[in-house]
Amino acid sequence: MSSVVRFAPSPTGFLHIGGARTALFNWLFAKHHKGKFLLRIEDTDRARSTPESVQTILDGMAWLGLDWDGEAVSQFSRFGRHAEVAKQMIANGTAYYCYASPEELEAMRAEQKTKGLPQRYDGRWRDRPTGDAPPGVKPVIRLKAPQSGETTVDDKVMGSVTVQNTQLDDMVLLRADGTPTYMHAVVVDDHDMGITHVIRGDDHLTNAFRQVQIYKAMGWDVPAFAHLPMILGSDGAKLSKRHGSPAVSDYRDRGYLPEAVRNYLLRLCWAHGDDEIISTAQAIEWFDLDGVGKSPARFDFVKLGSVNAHYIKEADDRRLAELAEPFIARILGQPLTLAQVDLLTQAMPDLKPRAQTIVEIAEMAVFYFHIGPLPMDDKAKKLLTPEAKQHMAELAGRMKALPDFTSEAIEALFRAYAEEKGLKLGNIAQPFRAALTGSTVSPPIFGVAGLLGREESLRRLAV
RNA sequence: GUCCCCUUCGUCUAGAGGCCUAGGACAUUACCCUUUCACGGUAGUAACACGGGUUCGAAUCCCGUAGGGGACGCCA
Repeated sequence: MSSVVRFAPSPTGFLHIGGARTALFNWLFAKHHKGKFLLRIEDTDRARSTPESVQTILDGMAWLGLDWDGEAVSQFSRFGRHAEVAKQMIANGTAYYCYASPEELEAMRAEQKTKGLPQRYDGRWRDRPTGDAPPGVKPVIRLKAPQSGETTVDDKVMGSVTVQNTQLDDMVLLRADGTPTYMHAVVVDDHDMGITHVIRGDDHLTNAFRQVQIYKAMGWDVPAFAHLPMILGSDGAKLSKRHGSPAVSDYRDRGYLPEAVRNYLLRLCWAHGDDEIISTAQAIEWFDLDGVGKSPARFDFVKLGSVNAHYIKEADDRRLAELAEPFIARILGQPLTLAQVDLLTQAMPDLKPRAQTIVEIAEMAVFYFHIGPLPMDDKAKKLLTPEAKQHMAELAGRMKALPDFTSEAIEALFRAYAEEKGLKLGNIAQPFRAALTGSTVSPPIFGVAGLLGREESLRRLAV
């Protein structure tokens, strides 16, 4: 039997980084087993689901390179089918109508809470004849859950997990307005879509018990479950803006590469021996559920940064230049010309070993593109002493005479000059750097000068 | 409150009863390389939550305790 998995986000906001990890694992699992990876949008909550959210999620998946098979399914569009199944359950005696009002149930829960009792539906309509139905009240349909025995979920990650059926109540399957609840819709859809492995977040583990009961009530095969541990913030609490952003789009905006995010996410709760840098092809070959750990992981921006730095070093220079361009444009207040992007591309080999993110590349590279006077930081200003300026002036004269203005030629010139004057190379290279870049920190300065060209270099030196 | 799950360096993790003097990566410290900053290289600091068992032998199996997380909606 070939594997069919799915990712089922609810479109009530952005694509959460934890959701992205779930999607990644499903995707990898499908690729590894040569199965199918389906996408289902859980939009049965009409009040909170928005088309914008759907688009955001799709965009996030596309950015991460996670493609799915077939069309994305809208869960809401299948509500007729959900109702049909609920009616079948009424017919086969595994579900019943409940006429209790929300207020009534609220009061029931409040009372249970004050008495310190578990908060569960008490089954007040479970065995009442339909004739008792109060007129004019639209009922919900509830599962007639087994009241004795136990329910077991054989989880591929957590192992065999059992709960006493007395702990579970008769949950709502179909709301009074005829729409399905999440619990019900998930089971019906997963069954109809032929899902063989339900791989999702740990927060659904206890839901799995109730879902198993629905499968059994309908006499359907129960899929394999795999509940992935949560991703926590750096403080060990729920992931939030403070401790590692929850929104996938933020990672793009902060200059992370999708392959880096994928690699980092893969290594959260999953390992293959000592391997850290794992290509997607390799991940597909290696990934399986038995490598998934059981304990939750904290999100660590520092490590993500180092993984990102690795992928930046490997990335194509042109691609990096194009990714950095919008960030530079924002700083400069205008887009780069094609020639400037070319220059950026040429500068990239010296830029990329120095950056952890595209944003850092951009910040480091703006100095190449300043047309007017170069903004200069205080440390750089201090380097340009009168003495240093005198050296720069003399060096400028010699550079003017250079037959070829290449970085090698410039460096040779500087070295010869330093030796001639009994100076250390740093004594003249640092002021040169300050004049050309406005900073004491930059890529190798002779390369910078070569790229800037003779005219621009001398212009900056003259100021 | 009830139920469920989890617990190895600061962080992510390797570890399937002897291969563990607990390994790797990130971070951190020192040194080397060096025109700055990085990259790279070398070395170092650093962990089996606690308490009981089982066993010749336990990070690994069992039981408790503590801590953390999750679920308990006509949300998903």
